Amino acid sequence: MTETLPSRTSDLPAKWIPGEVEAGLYQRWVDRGYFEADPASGKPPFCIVIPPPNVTGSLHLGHAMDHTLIDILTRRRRMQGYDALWLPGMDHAGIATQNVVERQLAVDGKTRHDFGRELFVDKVWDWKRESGGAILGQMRRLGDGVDWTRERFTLDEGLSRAVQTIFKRLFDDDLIHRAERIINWCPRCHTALSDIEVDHHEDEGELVSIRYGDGDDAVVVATTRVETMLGDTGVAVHPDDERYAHLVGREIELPIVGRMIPVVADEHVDPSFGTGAVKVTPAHDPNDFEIGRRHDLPMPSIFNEAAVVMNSGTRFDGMDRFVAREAVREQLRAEGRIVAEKRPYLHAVGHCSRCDTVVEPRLSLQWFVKVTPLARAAGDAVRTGRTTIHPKELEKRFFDWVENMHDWTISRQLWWGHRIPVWYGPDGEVVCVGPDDEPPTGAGWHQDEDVLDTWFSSGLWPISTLGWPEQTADLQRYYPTSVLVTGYDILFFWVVRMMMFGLYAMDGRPPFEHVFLHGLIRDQFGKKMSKSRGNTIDPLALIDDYGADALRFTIARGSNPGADMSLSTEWVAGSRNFTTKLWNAVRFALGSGASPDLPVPPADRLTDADRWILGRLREVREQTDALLEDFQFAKATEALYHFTWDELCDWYIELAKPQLAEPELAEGTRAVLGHALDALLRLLHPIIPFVTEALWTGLTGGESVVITPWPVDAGAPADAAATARVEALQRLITELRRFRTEQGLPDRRSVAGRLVGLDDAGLAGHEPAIRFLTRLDAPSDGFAPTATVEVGLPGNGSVHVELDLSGAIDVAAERARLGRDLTAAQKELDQAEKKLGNPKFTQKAPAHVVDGIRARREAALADIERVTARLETLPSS
RNA sequence: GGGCGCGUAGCUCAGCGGGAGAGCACUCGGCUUACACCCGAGCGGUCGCAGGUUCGAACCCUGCCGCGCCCA
Repeated sequence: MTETLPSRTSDLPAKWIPGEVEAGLYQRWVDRGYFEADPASGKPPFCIVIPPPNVTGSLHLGHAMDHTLIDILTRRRRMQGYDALWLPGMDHAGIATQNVVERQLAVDGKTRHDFGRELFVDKVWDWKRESGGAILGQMRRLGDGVDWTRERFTLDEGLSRAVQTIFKRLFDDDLIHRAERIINWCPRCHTALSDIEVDHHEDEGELVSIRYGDGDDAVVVATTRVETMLGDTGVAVHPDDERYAHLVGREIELPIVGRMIPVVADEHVDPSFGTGAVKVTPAHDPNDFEIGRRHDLPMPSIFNEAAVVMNSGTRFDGMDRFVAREAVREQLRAEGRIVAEKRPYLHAVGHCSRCDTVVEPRLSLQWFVKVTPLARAAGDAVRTGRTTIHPKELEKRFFDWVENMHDWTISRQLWWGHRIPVWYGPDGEVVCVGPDDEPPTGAGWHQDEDVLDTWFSSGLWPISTLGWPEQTADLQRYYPTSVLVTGYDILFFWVVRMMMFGLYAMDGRPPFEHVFLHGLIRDQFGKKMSKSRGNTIDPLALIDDYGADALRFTIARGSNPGADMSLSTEWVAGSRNFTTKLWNAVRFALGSGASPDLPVPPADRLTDADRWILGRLREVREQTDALLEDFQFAKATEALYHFTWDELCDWYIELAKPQLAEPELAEGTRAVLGHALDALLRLLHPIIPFVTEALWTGLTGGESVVITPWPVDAGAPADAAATARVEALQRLITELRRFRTEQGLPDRRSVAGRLVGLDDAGLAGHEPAIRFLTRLDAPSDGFAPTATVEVGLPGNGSVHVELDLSGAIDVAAERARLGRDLTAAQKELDQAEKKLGNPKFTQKAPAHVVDGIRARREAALADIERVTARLETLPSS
């Protein structure tokens, strides 16, 4: 190594310590504006909007997965010459954020009502400024290539204007209306919730069977919510149920309350379930509400907003629902009304997704979006292929969902959020006010007190962040966005709403061309991560310990379409090892004088190893392109991993070492190595941006790999002959190493040997490489071989190697080794002969398959012959 | 109850009609001037079970068992 190294190599430290470098690299990217989109650029646009994280949230592995995959897509498109925009931001998370601030107030024994609406909202903004949005800083740590100049927040002025605009339009189109219905109510948050904000899980409760009425009029009903009987206004049976035919139309007495309630016949009662009779509490159960409507039953509410019994006209008024449940049950028992009881009784119960309180169905006046026509349009967009869902298997779930979607409850009894733009007049007027309208003034006019569901604004995200309702340059250029990336568990939260609103607001143009749904991250045993299980992993801790690249690489490598992935610190450590491997490979290349600036010589002046690695590089590049276009992150990452470690490092670099020592080969080797690493670093950059940036700038002296073109013609067409010779070479070297290992030869001990038959095997020029990689010295004057190894090569050739081990070989070990080879060859032969002996196989199977089996038989026969002969020459032990 | 998906090496997962694979773990040998976050070699599987289709099944079909998710 007499050449002067290029000066730029001096910038490459001996070791890659991500924690010391990543933040600086990221800041440099941002400072230079690499991530800023430019609508005037003349390049084709590519746009992804972030599924907006919650302003109260911090980065968890689910985000890390979203962001890694999005960043891979965007960075690659940017390198491919697109005007790539990844637009960041957050949503205001109505309930969650209000909860955070209310908890702070509660420390001083205060509630939001002590401050009043305006002051309280100011306090929330204060909190947002001081503590909100931690996730934005964490995104920088991950390396997210987002355009910070376009960052948005759902409560920004522009986005709020979008909310008001669409509300007004939907209102005018009769797609938003106000109605008294049963909704999901959180008695702790004191607000309505939509269906998707309710999580159902199994709870221990009780199932109590109660006898209503007496004598011939007696009916037994069962319930898990005994206390609701205080609000019963009927009993329902199926019209065809003869057991109760005599009762229909009559009234029976409701225990405790003493009210007479009718028995009604309703088709929706399942006569085979329980006793076939159900109690009807129209104000506190969605099914009962429907029955009540059909039969015109009274609908008294017996709970206040905290789910405390009220207005029941009984002594239970003032009791919490769970206290009342037991108290009512005990009184029923005392009155001899309880027929049966199951306790504990496991059943699914709805919980508030924000605070886990048991949700109470509640009859109340709320605003709803009539989703049927909007959801149908969303379904059509996918059906007609204007939006493609990946993986395709999830389409069915999407269709099922949009076809069965219930009206969406959008009013929330909160203060933090977009206030509903509806004013009520003194004479019952209802006026919806658009963003440019003046709200009505005067005595008796007041605005609706409620705010909108956060997802009402998140649903507008793909259009509002681009400037809608204004026809901005960004909107015209980047809408529809290219891809939406999110977890399949979130499909219904954002994707459906974004689809509905985008189609509605943008004249039937859906908000994204592709929806890519990835799986969930689980722990190393495939278990879902959860705080209660204690198996969560903080992505920031992983970044601290192993670097952002290692986390990203792990995620990319595990992301198979439609499947969840497992992750543990060991997996991430493995990825860190990969970045280190890459680092060292480039260090070796630089130390050898490799450079992409050196011209790669024409094929006829390249070695087999050169041609082989250039062919493999082209194949891997093509593979990577095809896989990434198809969102197959795991396979693309795996292909690059395998190429880097198992081919480039384990073989090409090793073969390059003897080449570099040959003056006539050295320059070409430096060129090939420089060329291959340059391309490889670019291919890897979207996945592991930090280490590739450091290495690529070190290798090439270029400004930044971020803005460097994607390698489109790196490598060379595969050279089958060169590849075959390299594979034979690998086989020969591996077999010789195996012999050495099994003979117990220490790695560092050189052995003299003679290679016989290299010419016939086409490996004549490879003797230096073989000797270098197997520590085989040239035979000297006193060469006296004591052992022979014969290596069968692909293509049925073989090479003899005579070795001077300076002593007797370990015959037992050699017999064992050959015995294993013989067994394997015999098995191979048996399989092949069995097939070939079957006339149906030779007649029906395609010719190339039959030929393949014949070739395998020949190879096995040759192996057996060779190994047997060798075994016979061994002294008996 | 309805729908979807999964059961392949100790663990996590690829493979989805013609030679059972990877990473990690494990065993043995090595601090060989790119790398011990490494190198070399190796061990490890009636591909959940039972039928069927086929010349041929981990792969296609049917049933069963076990697990997970979504919706009621």
